[in-house]
Amino acid sequence: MNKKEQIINIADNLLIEKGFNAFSYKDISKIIDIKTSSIHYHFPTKTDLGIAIIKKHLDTLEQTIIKTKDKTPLEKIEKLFIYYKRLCANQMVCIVGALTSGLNTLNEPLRIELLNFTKKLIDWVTSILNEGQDLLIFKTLTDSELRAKLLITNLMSLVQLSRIEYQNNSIDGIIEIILDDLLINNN
Amino acid sequence: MNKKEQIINIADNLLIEKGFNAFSYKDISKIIDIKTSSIHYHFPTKTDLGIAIIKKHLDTLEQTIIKTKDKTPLEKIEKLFIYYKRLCANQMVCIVGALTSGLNTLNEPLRIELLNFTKKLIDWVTSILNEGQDLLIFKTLTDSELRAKLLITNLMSLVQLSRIEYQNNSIDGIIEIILDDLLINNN
DNA sequence: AACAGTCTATCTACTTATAGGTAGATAAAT
DNA sequence: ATTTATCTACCTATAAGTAGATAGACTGTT
Repeated sequence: MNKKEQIINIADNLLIEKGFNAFSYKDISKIIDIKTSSIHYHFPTKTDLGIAIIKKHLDTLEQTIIKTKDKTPLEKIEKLFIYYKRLCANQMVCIVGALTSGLNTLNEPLRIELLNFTKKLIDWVTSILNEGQDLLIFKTLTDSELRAKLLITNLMSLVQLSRIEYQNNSIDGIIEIILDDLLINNN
Repeated sequence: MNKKEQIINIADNLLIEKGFNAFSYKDISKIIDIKTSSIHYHFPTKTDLGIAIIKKHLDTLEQTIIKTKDKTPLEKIEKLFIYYKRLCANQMVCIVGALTSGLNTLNEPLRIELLNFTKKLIDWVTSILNEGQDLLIFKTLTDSELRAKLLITNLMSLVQLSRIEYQNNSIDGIIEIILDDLLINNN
C-alpha cells in the first residue's frame, strides 16, 4: 500500500471516529510518520481528502453491488447488516452519519460526493426490497424507497447509539426485528 | 431572556447545525454581540457550555413527560414526531445525533450528560410503548426497549438523511410507516 | 551509455487565521 | 464592599495551507 492509500485509510478511520472537522493533517502525520505538507501534496485541500474518502466507500459499495448481483435478496441484505455490525464492534460510525451531522460545515464538492454515495446506497437497498417482494420473500411494502431509507437509517443510527450505551449489544436484537418486519414466513 | 440563556440558545443552534467541534465562542460572540471572554465568564470551558445545552434539552424533555402524563400513548408518541418534524423543517439535527458522531472527541463529563439524556429519552419512549400495548392500542412487541431505541434512532438519523436529500419530504412518509407498524387497527 | 530535463514525493520553514482560555480593569447593582 | 457581568488585551496551541529546496526515479536525445 502506497502512502496515498495509507493517508486515505487513516483519514477514513479518523473521520469515522471523530468527525470531519475533528481530525487534522497533523493527526494523520503523527500516525503514518509523514509531514503535513506531504499530505497536502497528495490532497491539496482537506476537501480533496474528504472526497477521496467517500470515493473509496463508493468503490466498495459498487463492488459489493456487483459481487452480490446473483445472490438472493436476503443474502444481499445480510451483507449490509454485516457491514454495520462490524462498524458497531469497532466503535465506528458510517460515513453518512459521520458527515451529515456536520453537513453545513462541509463545502459544496464534498457535499455533492456525499449525496452521490447516499443516493447509490438508497437505490441499491430499494432494488433489493423490490426484488424480495417480486420473489415473494419479503412482505409487500407500500413504498419500497421509503422502506429502504428507514432500513438504512436504522443501521446508521444504531451504530451511533451503540457508542453511547453501556452495553452495546442492541445491534443483533434490532437486526432481528428488522428482518422479522421484512420476511414473510416468520413466527 | 438574559445573556446566559441567549448564549445557550445560540450555542444550541450552532451545535445542532454544525456539530460540537465546528462552532466556536467567536461564532456566538458575533451573533449576540458579546466578547468571547464574557462567554467564558458564564461557561469557563466549552464542555461546561455543552453540558448546559444538554441540560436544557433534558429540562424540555422532562417537562414534556410531565405535561403529557395523562394523554394517550398515541398522543405522546405524536409529540415526539412533531419535535423531529420541526428539526427536519429547519434543517436541524437532534442533539443526540449531533454529539454522538463526534463522541470520541468529547470529554467525560459531557459524554456522561449525553448518556443521561439519551437514557431518559429511551426510558420515556419505552414506557409509552408499554402503555400502548397494555391499552391494546399498539401491537404486541417482543422487546419494547429495543423497539423504543429503534424508533428514536429512526427519527434521529432521518433528520440527518433529510439534510442531504434533494427533496426532504421523506419524514412524513416514514412517520406514517412507523405508525402503521405500531398501531393495531390499521388498514 | 551518458546527459539533460522532468516528474514524484518528500522535506523544512513559513504564514495566516482561529481556537480556547487567562489576567486584570471597570462600571453598575446589591 | 462585594458581586455580577462585561470589557480589553493577551497567550499558547493548532489548523490549513503555501513556498521553495532536494533527492531520487523516469524519459527522451544524442
